[in-house]
Amino acid sequence: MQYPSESRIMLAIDCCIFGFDGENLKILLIKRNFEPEMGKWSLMGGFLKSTEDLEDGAKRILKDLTGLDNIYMEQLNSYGNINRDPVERTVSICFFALINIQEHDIEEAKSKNGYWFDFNKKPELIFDHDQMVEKALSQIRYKAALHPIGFELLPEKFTIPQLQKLYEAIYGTTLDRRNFSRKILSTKLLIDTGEKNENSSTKKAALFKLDQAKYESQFNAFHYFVNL
Amino acid sequence: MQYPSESRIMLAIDCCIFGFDGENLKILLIKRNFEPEMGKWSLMGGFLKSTEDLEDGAKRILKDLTGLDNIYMEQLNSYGNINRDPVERTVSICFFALINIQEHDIEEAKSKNGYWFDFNKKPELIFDHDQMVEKALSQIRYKAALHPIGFELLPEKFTIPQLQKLYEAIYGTTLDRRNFSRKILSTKLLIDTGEKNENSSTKKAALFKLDQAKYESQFNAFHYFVNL
DNA sequence: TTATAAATGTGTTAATATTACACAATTGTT
DNA sequence: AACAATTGTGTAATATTAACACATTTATAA
Repeated sequence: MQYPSESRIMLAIDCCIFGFDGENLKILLIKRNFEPEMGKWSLMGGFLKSTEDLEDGAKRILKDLTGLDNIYMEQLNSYGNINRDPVERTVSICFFALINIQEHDIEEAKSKNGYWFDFNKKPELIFDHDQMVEKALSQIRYKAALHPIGFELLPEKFTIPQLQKLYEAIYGTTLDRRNFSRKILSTKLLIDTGEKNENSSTKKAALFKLDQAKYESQFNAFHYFVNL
Repeated sequence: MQYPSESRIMLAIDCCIFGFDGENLKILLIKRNFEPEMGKWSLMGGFLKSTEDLEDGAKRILKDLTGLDNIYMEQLNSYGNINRDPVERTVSICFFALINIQEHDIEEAKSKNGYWFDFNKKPELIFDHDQMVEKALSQIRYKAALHPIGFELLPEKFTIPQLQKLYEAIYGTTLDRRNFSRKILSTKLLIDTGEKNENSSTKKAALFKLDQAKYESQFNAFHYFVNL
């Protein structure tokens, strides 16, 4: 038994991949070496296979294009305007992913014309990918204000000033150092490793790591890291 | 030109439709009169046509099944587990809609076996529709705490106690009358119509309406109607 | 070796928001 | 006219946020 064939449609998966280099929010883009829109920049993407679940498809595409797995990933939204893809009617399900640049090489992505852009200096993208990126940023802003997703963008051990710079990059603003520190520590999600950040030419900041158990059990609690 | 045909897939649209009867949160379900799963309850749904955008498809399906248009509607999430539909691999894009029960008849839906259930007394649904409903409720809770979407479930003119009952139904909790009133009024989103709610056997509450202009301009601002 | 600049860590106070509660007013019913 | 139910508004205690100051650490330059 099958449904009437009125509506079988190409299903794409696109993925907004974010990183953080310590100063700026970064986004991983790929220069297309195939038609249509060859030579232009786009998000990482591919087609969903008929044998895989959505999340598996998204993971496969991320793995194929960047070599990475075990990455924070979340479904964002679907895009299906009739003419969004000039080749053929295609609906795209967009995901966003957060990766820790310092500890993950993306050789694989680079070999495929992948490149990290400063978020604020990214080129214009194909199709409706700019719309996807805008939505992804707004979702990250929304979520990072209330839930501890920011840590996904940092190395395993990080300092509070590094965390603050990340939040400042996400929200394009500056935060008060003292109030930020107090707020973050009050969540009790951080464990002081006792180590210091040696890459500093002034006072070396304390290195913290996530309390993994608390992180997982409280992920859906509300922390108000930043007031919206 | 076309893409290789590896992945053309049936695309369904399902819609969680919420209402409020003054006491309980309601959800509109439909008893299937076709296979598969004939006789069981499901969300309102249909297949996306190749000639329509996603949002247009969702609106069309809502209109076809309930006779309603101009309804608050938002894309929720997509579901694509391989075996979610026993007939054939189908990906469903789920929307949720909020409708004002008192002022909108759903004759059309009733004629198609549609029925309003108390949210807390709904039957088990087909496929992964229970998962969709759970996600929809959590999205409504999330959003209604921060943005003025609750008003979509109320008649044009409503009292503050009515609004409070709605919030209490959404969150399954009770709120302090005095604090709630103060918080709502502090948003300046409500205009006192000068009229009173005549359907009351005690003190008649003041009827308010939304300040439409402020509502639209501040929709994406944060109001913290309820603390999460 | 000492002074300096840059960055980190912590404390304090004022302003604001939230919570918890009490009393007066309205209206149909007894 | 008394009563019960519900609405409208005020106020004090508590908690949170925002604004700001000073002491400490460390590489570098004097």
